[in-house]
Amino acid sequence: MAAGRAGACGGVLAGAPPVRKHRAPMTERPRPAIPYRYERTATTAEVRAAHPDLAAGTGTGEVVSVAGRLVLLREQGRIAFGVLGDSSGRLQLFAGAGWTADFDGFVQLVLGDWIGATGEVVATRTGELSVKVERWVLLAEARRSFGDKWHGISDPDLRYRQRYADLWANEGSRETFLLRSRMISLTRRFMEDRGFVEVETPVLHTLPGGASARPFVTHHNTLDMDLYLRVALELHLKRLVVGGIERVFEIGRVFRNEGLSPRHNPEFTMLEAYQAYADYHEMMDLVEQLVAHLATVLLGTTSLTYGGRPLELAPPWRRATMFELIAEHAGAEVDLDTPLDELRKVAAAHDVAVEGSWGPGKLLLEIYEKTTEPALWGPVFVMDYPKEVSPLARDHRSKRGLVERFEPVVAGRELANAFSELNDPDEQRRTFESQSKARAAGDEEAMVVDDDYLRALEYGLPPTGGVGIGMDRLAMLLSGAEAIRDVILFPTLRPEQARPEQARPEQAQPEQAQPEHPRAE
RNA sequence: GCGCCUCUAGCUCAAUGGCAGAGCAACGGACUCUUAAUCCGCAGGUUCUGGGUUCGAAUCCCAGGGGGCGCACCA
Repeated sequence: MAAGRAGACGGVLAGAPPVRKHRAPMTERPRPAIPYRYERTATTAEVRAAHPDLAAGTGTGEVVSVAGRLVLLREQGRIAFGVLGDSSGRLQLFAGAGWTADFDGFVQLVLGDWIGATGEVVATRTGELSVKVERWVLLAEARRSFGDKWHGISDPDLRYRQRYADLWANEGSRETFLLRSRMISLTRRFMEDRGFVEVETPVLHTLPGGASARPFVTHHNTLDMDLYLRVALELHLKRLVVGGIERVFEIGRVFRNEGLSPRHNPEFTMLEAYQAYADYHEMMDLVEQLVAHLATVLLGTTSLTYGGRPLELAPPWRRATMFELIAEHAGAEVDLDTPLDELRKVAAAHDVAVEGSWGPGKLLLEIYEKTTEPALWGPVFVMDYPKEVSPLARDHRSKRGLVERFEPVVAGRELANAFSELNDPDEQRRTFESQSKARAAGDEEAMVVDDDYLRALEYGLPPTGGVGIGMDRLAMLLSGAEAIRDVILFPTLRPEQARPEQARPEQAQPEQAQPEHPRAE
């Protein structure tokens, strides 16, 4: 199957553009040395802010040094107009043979080159704010092209694999990731302002736990034991509540060995938070306040449009039980007292593939997921799940067979999962053992008995509310992204394959090797 | 994993069984106020790979690879 791939090792990646020919080899232009630092005195945005209304054809007497990438270059004989892009924006560079040192070198610059330029801030005759370049220095050559200056880069594969090119060429991409960064930062501040302490717990687990998911397995050589990449943060954080950290949170990467989709990446970022003395009602308050706060600060409004549909994030969000919502959307009044035969009929009527081992709780969850969840837009808190499918949540205080658990559905997707936490070690042992049986019966996502966690519970976990929020999905929501890969800088992809016949440039003939490693020595 | 779609120059895209092209970028040149500057010139290809059908394949068929979407699983 992998025919012809055996010899592929390192070197040229398939599809990678060839390195650009060295410019102007005929001119014998001396290659300027690249400095080790550059003294920038202003960003392009600062220059704009300082001179909002400069009249056409006038100068300011103010000399600045700006730095960034050359975005456009319009040569016009003895003068030239460049456009410099930096992380704050763009600004025109006005160069001329009469006042710009090494003007010939300036017009030989290539789009994408990094340069620093020094000169007076002026407005050209047509009124464009510019730096009238007196001196400039090359800071890095762009040996590869960024592509079409108008269309940018649209090939998704190229955007994900070469994110740096996407970030440079596509402004929307840059904005999305800046928004994500601010979102994470604001989330930290929001939690800290409410007395939550941020911690970091292990990524390598000796037992997988905290969520129903297949883990990645890795191996520690010295200990000669398998370790699991965490599928959740939950069990360690609740241990910390046992230890007296009454409000604790972690924003961390978790790993699930499952399928990829526009909404699933094998590694993703969760916020998990645990609050002693709180129940799941208070966690609902926390979730809706956090999301509304982020929308307000980042977007200036809680009234969003996502995928063309309106979405109002202002609290309070609707709170409804799973059974109420099933009744609304499947037209069937069902609960745990409904006879099993009746539930199977409802399931069959909605094309739910039923397995014989399922109890009523699992049946109800499947019916919900098939009939109701896809129809929800939200935001809505879906409350009170069957205990059968919730091994870490505490029994409902008044409804037998249910637990105090909710999932907020926002823009048609589950955004989080939260409980009044199960804190009875005996009960926890029973649910672990039930999970363990399911696992032995072949359910690879079922949990195992975690004796260390049970020991922690035996020291006493106070009443605690806990929540886990999928931060990637939250970033999608706030940025309007339809695919999780648009909010993850380097999403998981199959490895790019080298072309065997070009795969070993370091061993190849010099005239082939040199363009690939022009500076290798 | 299964199904559907897709892959052509560095980038964005044409060519629907009959000579592989355009714009931008790059390269050479002209131009002293441009705004995706304009103009002239030059170059650029394993049409993802391998087979097959055909007088002739980017195009049709088979297999493989990458990507996208859907299903399944999950958040």
